Amino acid sequence: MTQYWLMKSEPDEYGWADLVKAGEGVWDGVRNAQASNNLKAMQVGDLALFYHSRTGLEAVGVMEISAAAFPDPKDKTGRWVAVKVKPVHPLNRPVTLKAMKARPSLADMAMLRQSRLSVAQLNADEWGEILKMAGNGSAAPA
DNA sequence: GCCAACGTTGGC
DNA sequence: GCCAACGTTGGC
Repeated sequence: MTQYWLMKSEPDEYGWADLVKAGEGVWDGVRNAQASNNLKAMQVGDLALFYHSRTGLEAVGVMEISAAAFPDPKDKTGRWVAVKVKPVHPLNRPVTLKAMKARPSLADMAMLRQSRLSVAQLNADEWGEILKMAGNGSAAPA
């Protein structure tokens, strides 16, 4: 079963464009227990939204988990994990935080309930709704 | 084991 | 740039 995720990064640090350019990226630097648990639950083939935090405040692209959790190479304590991701396709229209908040059907989204959660899970309905808002509905593959 | 102090994140 | 929310640390 494919799981759906939303992953935040500050575009000044590491943005969608950086990932596209690289072709594959290591999603490291997560230092939050809840977010880390989400990383550990990811499986190859799961899909995730790339969300720009701080500057942008919008989901901009879809990526795929290309490697399951492994120890974060930058973490000396050995406590934290990273995953690998590959870009799948950009969103036709970025979906802003504001737009997500305005949707009653998205009110229960984990990341809306807890804004500081940098890696959050989405259910299939939420995923479908956001992709629809982006103009990347199920009928319109990349 | 509790809780105050501190650091970090992210929306505004 | 500021501040609220949240997590973590460290003294007791």
